[in-house]
Amino acid sequence: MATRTRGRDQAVERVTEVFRARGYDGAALSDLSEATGLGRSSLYHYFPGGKADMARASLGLVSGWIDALEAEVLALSTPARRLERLARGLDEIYAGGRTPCLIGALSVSAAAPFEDDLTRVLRRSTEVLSIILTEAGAPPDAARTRAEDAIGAIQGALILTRVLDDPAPFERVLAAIRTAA
Amino acid sequence: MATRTRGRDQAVERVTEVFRARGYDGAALSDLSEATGLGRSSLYHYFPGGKADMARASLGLVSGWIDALEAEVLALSTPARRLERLARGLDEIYAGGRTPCLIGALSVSAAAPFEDDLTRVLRRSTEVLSIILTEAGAPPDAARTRAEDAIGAIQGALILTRVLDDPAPFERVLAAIRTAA
DNA sequence: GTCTATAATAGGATAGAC
DNA sequence: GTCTATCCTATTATAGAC
Repeated sequence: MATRTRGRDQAVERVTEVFRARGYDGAALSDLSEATGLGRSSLYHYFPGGKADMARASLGLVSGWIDALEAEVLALSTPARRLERLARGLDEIYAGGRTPCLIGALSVSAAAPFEDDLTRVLRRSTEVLSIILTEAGAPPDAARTRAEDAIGAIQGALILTRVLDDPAPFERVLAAIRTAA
Repeated sequence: MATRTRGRDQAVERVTEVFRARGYDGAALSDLSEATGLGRSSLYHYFPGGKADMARASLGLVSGWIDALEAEVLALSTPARRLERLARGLDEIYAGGRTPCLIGALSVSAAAPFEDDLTRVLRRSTEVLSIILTEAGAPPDAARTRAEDAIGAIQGALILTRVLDDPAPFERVLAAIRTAA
């Protein structure tokens, strides 16, 4: 993550979309090439380690989203505003439940040379949510498990919403977060 | 699903394990061949439609597990016994959270020629759980959403437990089911 | 950085003998 | 039902010119 050309950043965004929609094994290099508009050579120029590097870069991008959302939420003053901002941020990230989560998508994989990064991003997600819940008034000793449960609820709701083609499960989770004070 | 040799049933069991662990795109024919001890020809003898047929057969097997668990649960007399049996059945199916769910694994896929079966099994799961929760005393109009939320909680907890390598999230969901009266 | 070309392998699937 | 052999395509990845 040293060099950061605008070209690479855009490529990471597109690549992330593909991984979210198709998973790691389901994302062929031809898909990634088409989604980015880059030929194989350019792809390997940006990501010398190939697909595994692309997955790691995607996880880095998502990790940045999490940090950004944390900052935006904690910049607000009241628990109600913070939880509302959190729910809205999640709604945007997951497009109303229609777009899968990168973590969930990458967790289903045969090889997974990016496993450490995956674990790190999920752990960071629970930490961030734990902080937000604590700031919103949750008892500190329960905040961690409540954060994990909330992340789990989101992951599960995304599966239900996707497979059942029904936004309701995801919307219920967001509603629960809004009233989690 | 007309002919049912013991050989085929065993093959379906092994194939299901592979799909649960690696997903659809991550399950190569060589994996499926190795797991079953069957050569490619035998695999295509049992599953003329290839991998897609194997996935459909796996969904059929899991659908049978759900029906069996429903019958066992409803055969008991008190809500407490039923919920306890349900939790224990889920604990067995998911091996304490260490074994992924077929539905979740197959929901991450590029193509998915088995999508209708996948939707059907998930819908059936929520119906069965809805019936159990209703029988356990849940208000009928809320049983459906509570069943969906519980299925979602299981799916999400399985992801957390797997990626974090920590059984706690899954165990908390089972504990919540035991006290869901 | 991007192109064309190509390597090298693994993928799913089939044919025909037994 | 199972075996060996094989086909064809898609796959990831690399080389070298521009």
